[in-house]
Amino acid sequence: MFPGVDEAVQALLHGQESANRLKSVLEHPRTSSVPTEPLFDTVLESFSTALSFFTNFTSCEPRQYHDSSQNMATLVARKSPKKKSYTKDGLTHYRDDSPTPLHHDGFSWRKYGQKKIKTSTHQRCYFRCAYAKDQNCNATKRVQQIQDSPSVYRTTYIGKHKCQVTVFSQPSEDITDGSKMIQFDRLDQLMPDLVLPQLVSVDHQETIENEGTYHTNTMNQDYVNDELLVDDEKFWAYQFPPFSPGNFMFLDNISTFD
DNA sequence: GGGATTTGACCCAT
DNA sequence: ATGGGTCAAATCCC
Repeated sequence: MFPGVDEAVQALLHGQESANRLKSVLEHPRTSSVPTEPLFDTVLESFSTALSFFTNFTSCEPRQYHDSSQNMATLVARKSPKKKSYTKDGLTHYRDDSPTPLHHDGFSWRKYGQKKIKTSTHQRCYFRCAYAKDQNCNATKRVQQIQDSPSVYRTTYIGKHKCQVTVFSQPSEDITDGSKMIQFDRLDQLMPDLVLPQLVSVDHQETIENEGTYHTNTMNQDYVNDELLVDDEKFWAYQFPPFSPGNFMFLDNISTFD
């Protein structure tokens, strides 16, 4: 065992509890008034918390959640680290660190370059939306391995998808109580303005590249310039919902994406 | 044969 | 001058 195993187990148990509550809510959507979004967030945060204990131990990095006496419910309910940022040209940025490259993030990408980066021993790969030319979609992403053993791949999403919806079969019975059921691997088609990385990461970060002085720590989520970050919980809750391709989720009001 | 990937060259910002 | 990002010809693969 390792230091923090109790906290990791507690986080997983908390996540399991939230997942069970979420299951109940989804099984009785008509009778339950409990919002699903906080439950999704709690489940995700629980995984992130648990993973942080594992990764912090294996990498001998300073502990991300060093206060082991902190109430876990408070811990998982803390403010999400996922935030939106802007580059100088106004494009949105989102950075995601994952133990594996995010190849299947719900979008179709075309690799257009690969380059050795001075500050890294690994090459950086450049991708753009597969529909960049067809539909003038300017979304791009970069993938680079930033750490060995355990391997960590950093995926940076830049810009927003403009690619248009093709076909999404939606039987009328899927619409209940004003909600719409959407399939996540078609979410980009319903809401082309979104960027949807797969949330399997051990850490989520963002960049403030137009400030030049931003400082982040991969494992510690150490935000020196935190006050510079745009805080938009609602935006990120919708921009990066907890999903995997093929899963479904109810959205109370899809028009809020506009 | 057509689409996807690779890779050296080129462009541009610093 | 240098490094990062993109282009586009060459190559690969189905």
